[in-house]
Amino acid sequence: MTEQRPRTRIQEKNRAMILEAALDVFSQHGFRGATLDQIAKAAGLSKPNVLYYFASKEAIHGELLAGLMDTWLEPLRALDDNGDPVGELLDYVERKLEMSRDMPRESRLFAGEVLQGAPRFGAFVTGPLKTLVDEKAALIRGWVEAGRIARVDPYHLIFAIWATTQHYADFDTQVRAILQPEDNEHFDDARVFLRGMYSGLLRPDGSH
Amino acid sequence: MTEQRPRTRIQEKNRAMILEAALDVFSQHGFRGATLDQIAKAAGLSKPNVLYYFASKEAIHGELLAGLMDTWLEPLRALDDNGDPVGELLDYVERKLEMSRDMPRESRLFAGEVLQGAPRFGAFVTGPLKTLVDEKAALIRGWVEAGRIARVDPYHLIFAIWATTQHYADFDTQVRAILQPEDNEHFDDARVFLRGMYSGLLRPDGSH
DNA sequence: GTCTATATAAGGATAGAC
DNA sequence: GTCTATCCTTATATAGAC
Repeated sequence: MTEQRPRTRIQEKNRAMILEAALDVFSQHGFRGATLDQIAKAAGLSKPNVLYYFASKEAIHGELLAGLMDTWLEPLRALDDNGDPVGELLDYVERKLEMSRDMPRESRLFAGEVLQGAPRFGAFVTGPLKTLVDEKAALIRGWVEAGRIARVDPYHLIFAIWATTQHYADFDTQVRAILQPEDNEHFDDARVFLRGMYSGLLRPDGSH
Repeated sequence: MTEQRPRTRIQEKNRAMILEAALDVFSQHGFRGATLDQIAKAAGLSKPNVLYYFASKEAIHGELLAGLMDTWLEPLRALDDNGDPVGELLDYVERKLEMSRDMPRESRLFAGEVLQGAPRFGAFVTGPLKTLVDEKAALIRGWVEAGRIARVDPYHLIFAIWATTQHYADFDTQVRAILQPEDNEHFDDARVFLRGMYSGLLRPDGSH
């Protein structure tokens, strides 16, 4: 449980600074690889002072994950039954790719957790995430059966979208080593590539 | 440098047991998260005995990575200029998917390294891996220009293939939480899905 | 609220008996 | 070659002064 005791502005500011620093450190080194020294230094505080705001290293990590869950589910949640199916799914791809560009640390934080078997947020994966995926897979299946998109397996489609978009955040080091982009212009190429791939895949039979 | 002094059969057997155990532990917990105690226990040896065979924790990890590099590059290396382009690329997808099914620990070991910025094998990524990717991207570009496959960006195609196939190993926990497969039958569905997606993507214009 | 100093534990590595 | 015992560093967390 997060403490609900009221906090002053300076408290909130310090907590936010610690969480920001912790996102940096945890996403780069993983939970075990991160140290409180690194987090404290990145936050510009002493180690005991960090522990004045959070009960433990585990507590910082947990609060980070908890705070990001909604953000993480939001693009899939936005998939709308009333929109144009192909357009909705292409928008989803685009939104996920933007998140890889704009929130790569968050992506790597989640990726590291899942990679290790989700020891600290298995409940999120088997709970809210699975529930939402099941719901949206049913929606996609409905589009398939109505002939509004091509015949694809909804679950593997969702996995493919996750994989191809998150790849640019999670494997950023590798992508940059190979493409050697200035700034982030490779995200534009990725966008074009993925739009082409998924629009071809999803286009219902005979519509081209 | 690896010692080149000759080793007895029992030495080779113990080294192999340690590496096998270390692959288990490193792939699940990452370099920092893994402990020599865990590796020793999994190998059925005492901790000092493990260090009799390997100079350090780092040495075990390094030898694991080094020993897997060739295996990891092999499928892409097999992409053959003389074969049918679409068939060659679909075979590559299939081979990579099989590796995710049959060597998930190896996939997660590499994924964990890249996720953390490849601190211990950046040289592999910027060296042999990049060289091979550049070479095969040129090959694919040739196929595009000859009109033998559809117009796609070779690099982003390779990234997409990596992402969509390795996802089933690296995010195994998440995939299983959502699909709840008996055994590994979801790999068959993934195979069908990915074959469909990539054959549609790669088919040259007007060939269907 | 913030710091210095420190308690305590975990983990990598070594010494030395067998 | 293999083990027990131990060294020593690192890292989480706490005590207590200010």
